Amino acid sequence: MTTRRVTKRRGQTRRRLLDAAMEVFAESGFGRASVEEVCGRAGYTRGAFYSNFVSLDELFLLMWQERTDAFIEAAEAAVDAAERDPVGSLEEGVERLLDVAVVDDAWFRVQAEFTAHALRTPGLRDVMAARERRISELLMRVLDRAVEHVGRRIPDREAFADALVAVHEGTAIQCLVEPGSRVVRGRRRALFLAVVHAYTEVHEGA
Amino acid sequence: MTTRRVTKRRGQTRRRLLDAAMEVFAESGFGRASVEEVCGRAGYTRGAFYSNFVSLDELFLLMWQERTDAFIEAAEAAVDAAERDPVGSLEEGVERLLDVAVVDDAWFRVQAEFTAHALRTPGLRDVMAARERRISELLMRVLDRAVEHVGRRIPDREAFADALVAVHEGTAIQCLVEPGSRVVRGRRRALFLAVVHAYTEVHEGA
DNA sequence: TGTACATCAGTGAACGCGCGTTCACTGATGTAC
DNA sequence: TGTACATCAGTGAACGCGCGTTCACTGATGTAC
Repeated sequence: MTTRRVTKRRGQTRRRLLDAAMEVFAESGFGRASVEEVCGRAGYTRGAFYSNFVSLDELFLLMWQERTDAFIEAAEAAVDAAERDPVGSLEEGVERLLDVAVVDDAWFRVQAEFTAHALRTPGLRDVMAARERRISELLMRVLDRAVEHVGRRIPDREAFADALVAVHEGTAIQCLVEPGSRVVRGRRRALFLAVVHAYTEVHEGA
Repeated sequence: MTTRRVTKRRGQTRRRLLDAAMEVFAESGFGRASVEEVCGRAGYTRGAFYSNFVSLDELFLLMWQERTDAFIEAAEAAVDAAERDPVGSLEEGVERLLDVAVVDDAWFRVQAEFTAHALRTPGLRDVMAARERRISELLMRVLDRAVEHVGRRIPDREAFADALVAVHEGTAIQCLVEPGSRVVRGRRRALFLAVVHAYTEVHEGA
């Protein structure tokens, strides 16, 4: 077996196609997106696409994976930062959580469609579940220590992590349906805080 | 202006096309659905579609509206039923809420796509916002009375209603990503209960 | 209740476009000397 | 550092299919007498 030579150009092409795809998916939706449009946007002919990917489905999954990985890395960086600078109160902890879990319009739409797509494609459902698990684990790791600093503890870490993810996703929709509404964003914050209170308790002997 | 005659047959045709569309959207996704497939499924030729609707977009919106209305009507019926048979505890109240806000796989997928679609289509965003408001109002109406029976009151009804909607949507995803998981469904219930506790307080002098 | 007529509702063929997919070809890139 | 060669990577034309959209036509439905 001979190993294939791969040029620098190839990496650029893939990069541009992936970025263009993100734009197109966000604007037209995954289902309505065409190979043609993605290539046009990226400045290539359709042949370039088929030289790099086998289908739009594959590209969609790769793009999603990439963005998901980037998000989790950013979150991990935030965790490390928090390590050096512990939170002083639950309120502050929630504030930091909100800074990481930013509600991005375009990405939310793509996510929503990917979720729908994944739920009807057996293999992809597991991919999604794996992502949920990674986020859950990341949260559990950080929450314990963050909460300890303010003299509380978490009886059920997994339940807490799941609850935070659910609250994030549920309130994100509301923020996007009524964009720019301070009230809605304030409620998002309040719900996070309520959940943090509900899933933690005062640490005896701390 | 002469009023157009409308036959009974027409109603049936629209009904079948709308139902078939729901199936097709759930299976293939809105973006991937074609007029051809919807008509085939319903047992008509494509001409029948254009005789009844101007575009798939219009059909999608109509279908969504119809289902949304049906859901709200069912919820209102549940409210009336609760009126005659008040809840005995918060736990029971949550149980009833869960019975109404059932997590339906196919419908969830369609919803997710409609949301994504609506978020990028200015006119539709308002349609969605209006729906959220109707659900919110419905909730506020019932919650007050339900909670009063168990000796509690709601300081901020709107915030409470919004929180419940968010929790419903956020946990629904989790239930679908890990279908059949008792643990996940249990956590959904627990989160609802936690939120009910957090957003209500003991009614002084009740 | 039956019949004749007007209008409605869906049929099915036809047209054409957009686009997915392929592939021989050419210019770009990397390697070896 | 330069050159020759091999292989890679993207081009652009070609093919054909699926399907959106239209429309003349026919059978279904409702109405009036």
